[in-house]
Amino acid sequence: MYLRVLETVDEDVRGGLISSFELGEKAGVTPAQVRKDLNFLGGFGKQGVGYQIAALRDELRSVLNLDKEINVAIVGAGSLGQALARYIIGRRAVEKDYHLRLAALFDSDPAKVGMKIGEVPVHHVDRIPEITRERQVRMAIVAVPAQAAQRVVDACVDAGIEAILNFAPVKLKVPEGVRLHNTDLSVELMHLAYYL
Amino acid sequence: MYLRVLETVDEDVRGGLISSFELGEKAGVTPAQVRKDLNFLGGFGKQGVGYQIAALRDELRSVLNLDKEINVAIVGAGSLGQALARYIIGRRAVEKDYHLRLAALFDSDPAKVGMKIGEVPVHHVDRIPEITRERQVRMAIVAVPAQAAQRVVDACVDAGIEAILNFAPVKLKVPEGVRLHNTDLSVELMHLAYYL
DNA sequence: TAGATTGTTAATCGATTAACAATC
DNA sequence: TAGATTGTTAATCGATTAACAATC
Repeated sequence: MYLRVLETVDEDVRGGLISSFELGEKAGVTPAQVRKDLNFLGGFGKQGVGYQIAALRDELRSVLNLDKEINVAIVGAGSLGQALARYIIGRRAVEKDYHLRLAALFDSDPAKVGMKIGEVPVHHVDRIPEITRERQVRMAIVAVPAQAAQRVVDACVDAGIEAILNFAPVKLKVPEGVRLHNTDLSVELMHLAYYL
Repeated sequence: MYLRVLETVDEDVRGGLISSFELGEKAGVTPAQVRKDLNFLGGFGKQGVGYQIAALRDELRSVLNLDKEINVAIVGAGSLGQALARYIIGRRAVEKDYHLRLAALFDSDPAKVGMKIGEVPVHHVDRIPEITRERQVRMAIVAVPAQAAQRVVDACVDAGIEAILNFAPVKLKVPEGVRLHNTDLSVELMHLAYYL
């Protein structure tokens, strides 16, 4: 969120500086939180002065690895998988330094194998090991039905993938050392309905 | 998460009962947490016995309002909006008691207005007030570009919508009494890249 | 009655906030 | 030097966990 603020803020107007107060207000957190967070990430900021916008922005980009190009695969070429694919491809077309590169798509449905989203072909899931290795894919996005998700994730892990973003509505098991994040659309929708 | 466990667990095998230990294990939380949560929601559960699966399931469904049918609109018929539309329509086709009903889609692009996703037509965003009122839409999903999001949300709020799920990467303002949830895909992707 | 498991209180832990000394 | 704002410690707050009495 800090990075997003730093990217949208007008540098010139404030001599290239921003205080924890202003940054906090724009990011929706307290100034104390801002200082604690930024100090934890490294000693940017100068007492009595504030934080240099440009320098801090670059620091955060680097901390978040946004300055490295990362090859990502999407498993599941249903409507969600396709939407995610278009998102990444589209974003990369607009921002030339967007850090994600969609290297491959996978699906188990023979009708989908051979299709292309943009320039990126859909392969059969059986080829996950082969193609992710070949294309040096480090990150996978899982957008398959719940009952297929664990199998897919196991294949990804075996193929050496280090980070997984899971959209399937199941708790998945991954070995130590592999990062797993979950975003569960159906839970979000339920959560919202709770307040009606 | 508890509800999801209760929906997938085999009732017959355990005499229709489940303990906080088992429920916690399957949901990925401690037994103490389970008991605290379920007790907060209402005094289900019997000492020395456990929780009745079927009864607890129905209770949770009712607490989460999953037993009420809710009309939802999606604003933004780009690839994400379409994917979400297909998700809701598809889920409703499979589970006849799925609680969400996609009542309308909106977009500002004249090329998209008039399109249909399944049976559901895409209207121009200017018609949000008119159509959401007419179709008794209580919930909106926002899947438009960041710069359009606040305007769209304002229109939804004015039209009396009570809950909004926002996919645009911006902090939005809504008046007291309107529920706003955010799921930010680009933040998820950044977060994951952080660990590489 | 004995065993099990909840409901609930007390203890622990971690995260957030407030405060202030350090220093630019 | 005076004013500003950070870095950092101490105080507060809330959430999680452990423990146990209540009770089925």
